[in-house]
Amino acid sequence: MATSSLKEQVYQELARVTHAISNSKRMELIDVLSQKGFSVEELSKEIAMSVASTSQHLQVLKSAKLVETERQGNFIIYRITDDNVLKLVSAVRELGFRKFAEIERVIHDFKTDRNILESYTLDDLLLRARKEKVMLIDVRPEAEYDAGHIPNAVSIPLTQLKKRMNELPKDRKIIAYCRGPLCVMAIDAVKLLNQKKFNAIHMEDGYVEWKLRALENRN
Amino acid sequence: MATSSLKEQVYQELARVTHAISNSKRMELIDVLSQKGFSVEELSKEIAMSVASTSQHLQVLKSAKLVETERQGNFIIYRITDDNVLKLVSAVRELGFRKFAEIERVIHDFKTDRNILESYTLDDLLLRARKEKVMLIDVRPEAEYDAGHIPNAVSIPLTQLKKRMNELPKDRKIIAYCRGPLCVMAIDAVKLLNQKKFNAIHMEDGYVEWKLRALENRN
DNA sequence: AATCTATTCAATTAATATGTTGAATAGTTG
DNA sequence: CAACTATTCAACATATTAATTGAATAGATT
Repeated sequence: MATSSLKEQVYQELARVTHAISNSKRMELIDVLSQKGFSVEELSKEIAMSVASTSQHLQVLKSAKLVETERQGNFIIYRITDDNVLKLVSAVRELGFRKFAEIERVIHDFKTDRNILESYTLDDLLLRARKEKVMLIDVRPEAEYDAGHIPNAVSIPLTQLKKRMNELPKDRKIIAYCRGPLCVMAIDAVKLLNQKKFNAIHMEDGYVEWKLRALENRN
Repeated sequence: MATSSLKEQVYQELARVTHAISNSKRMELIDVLSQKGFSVEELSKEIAMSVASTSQHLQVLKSAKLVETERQGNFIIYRITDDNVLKLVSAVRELGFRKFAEIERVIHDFKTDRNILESYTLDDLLLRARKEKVMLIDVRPEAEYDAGHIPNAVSIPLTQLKKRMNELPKDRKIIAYCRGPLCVMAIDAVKLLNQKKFNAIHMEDGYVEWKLRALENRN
């Protein structure tokens, strides 16, 4: 049988996909790109790495067809190719979180470090939010909010939070969200707000989780 | 902010999961193990690699907690840890198949090489099979059938097919399935059957796909 | 057409992965 | 408890990967 050759070829192609996300920096790139398209320079800042190295990582992702490019003026904008990439990353995360006590511990340590005692999930938001009359704020950078956000959320980027606290109610619960479970902007926002006696709580799930949920319901 | 350190740690943990399946041989191992538990020696035969190397790959998978072990007499049996691993591999496959013309081409070449013109999917089976009164045969090794199979399927391992052709009807459509889209046993079976003037067709999806479908419906 | 600039390529070094052999180990069986 | 055997470990050679720096390129702007 010449079956082994077929198998080998197919498995090698599949391994190319997983190899592309088998590196922590590339994983981070995919996660950032899950929000919206970015230029190489922006991405290099986001993942704290030189532009040249970032570009190389992006080439790997591109050759695995996980991201694609489009030129916009002087910049080349990288984007996730399609929503199946989000599903893949979500599957990895689910497995990683479930399996690795280390991850939970690391996140837990980070939270207790900031006096974060409880947090919402997307389910909490969808089930309880209407009754309780909460205020939902999106603390990601404005450009990411513009690229897509959870309905009824108000954009208050973390960087502007201190100046814009007067826009927020003291008598209602404030729920802050950001990119997703690995993003700490919402945690930082809640810490800041609670110091000023707001009733704030952060939501673990972010825009990507909401988007995936919406995709599921469409089917 | 000490956020980068959290991110780095978390992404490194997640990358450990994907790194484990970023190698074609390990991908193959996971695929084989999706059927049932196997000993190291059996696996080494299945993926055509030395026992020592196979063991090393299995260590990588184990440290990523994608597989787990259990001793049975003299043998150590490796198993998939849980169904989320199947979901992950399924997500990878979906992405790989959709994105890579190479994979489709390779499989197509293989099929035309064997005069496979059409094939069933799991949906076809579930929708049409009842009306048409087909016979469903499982051509995987008997041990894998015993570990779990699609309801109403009859076990006729590929290796026994020639001898047991008398058990099969000439007046009904015969649908053959095996491990899944990357497995060619069903294709080989259909080729053999059609040479002997049976009305046989192969199903691309296999036991794993059926199992995943069943899991979805349970939720 | 010349300049400017974001991005990519090339060359390098250090680190890590792969697959092979053959020896060591641990657990079972007689 | 001795012998057996499946599995793992250790050591090696080879190959691949990661990150840096500095140069090259390609495309847009003036």
